[in-house]
Amino acid sequence: MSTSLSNAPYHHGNLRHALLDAALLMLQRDGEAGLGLRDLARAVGVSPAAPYRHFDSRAALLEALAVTGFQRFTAAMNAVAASQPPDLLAAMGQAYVRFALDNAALFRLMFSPQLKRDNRPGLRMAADAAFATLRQVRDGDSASGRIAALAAWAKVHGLAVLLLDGQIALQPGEDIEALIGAIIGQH
Amino acid sequence: MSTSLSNAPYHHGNLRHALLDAALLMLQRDGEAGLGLRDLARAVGVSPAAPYRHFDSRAALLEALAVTGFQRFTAAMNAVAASQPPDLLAAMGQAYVRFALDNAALFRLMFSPQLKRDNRPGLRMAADAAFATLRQVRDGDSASGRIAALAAWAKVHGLAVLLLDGQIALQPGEDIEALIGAIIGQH
DNA sequence: GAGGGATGTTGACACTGCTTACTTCTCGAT
DNA sequence: ATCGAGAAGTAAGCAGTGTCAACATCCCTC
Repeated sequence: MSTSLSNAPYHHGNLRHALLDAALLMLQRDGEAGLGLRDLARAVGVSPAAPYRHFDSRAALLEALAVTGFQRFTAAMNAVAASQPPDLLAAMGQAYVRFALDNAALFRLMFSPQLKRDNRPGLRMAADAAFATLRQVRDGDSASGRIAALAAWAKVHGLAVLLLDGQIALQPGEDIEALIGAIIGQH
Repeated sequence: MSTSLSNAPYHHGNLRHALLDAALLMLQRDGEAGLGLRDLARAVGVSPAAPYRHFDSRAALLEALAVTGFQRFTAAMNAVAASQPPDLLAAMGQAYVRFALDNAALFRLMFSPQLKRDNRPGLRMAADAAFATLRQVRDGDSASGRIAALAAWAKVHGLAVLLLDGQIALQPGEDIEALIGAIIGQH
């Protein structure tokens, strides 16, 4: 009966993973500011200091969370590129905005100025990797092409942010997907 | 000699204004997370609880700060509109991005998801007022015109955010003003 | 000049991230 | 099989925070 009396083993098994999962849920519910390590530990069922075995600090945990976000983002973008759609730039734009809307809290965390402040190399690397595909499409051709691609990127990113902030109001009966498509299609 | 021994009077005079000024400085230096009420009170030279006579909470102070930001933003946009430039949309876009770059920390605070979370009516009103001019230019004409204007807004806002985050790297010898102009001019 | 309301102070509470010293468990070398 | 190194988790506590209630002080009006 050494391991029993409570059915939770002494060692959690995969605490790091469990922490990140719970942190994502908590992030979606309460935002970045509401993500406390104590609450997190409580949610997973371990002591307040246990997370420090896996993350040096709260910032490190947030960074790890953002890194997983960038990895998912990279996967989504690569999937689009691999499917070789007729209009690559438009399709990637659609996927870009959709990712932002589907993973609102995570997307905001990925671009959080807080994390950028203490610039952790891991985040920077993940972000660079995520944008590698975009940059490839972007910088491929002439100088005027670079400007056009930068403009397209800015438009897509701005659209995502404004939609996320509820700054763009839908007209009655308007479909958001159609709106996104129309704006991205607009040259 | 009742008020002396320390040359600081009991009443500060205009504490609310002084707090907002100091908060702006602190915001620019340390970011939103580094803006503590205690530090702020210390910087102005009052007790830790004194700010509560003027702001119900830390969030209320941040809101007030963001509101002043929207007011300055409104003034900047109106100034552009009043000058009746040849290409109104392009000129407002330039002013939009320039404001963001000149007031980086404040701009970020204005669009901070933290503040939007507990949606304070004052912020919402200030933001609506700020975008009134934009919406006027935007929604003026036909439906297709609305799409075009939304696309322009998204592009300008995205450009501002990406530049603020250092996501758009300048090529060697490239002038940032020229780049902004080129991207905004791109249709 | 004596209230009275606004303004600022003091002290304390609950909470946070974080650290240190300690216990408990796992696992590979012997 | 055992036993010791080190990983995993615990408990206690530090400094710092936002916030509040009670008290002190000033200014302004009647």
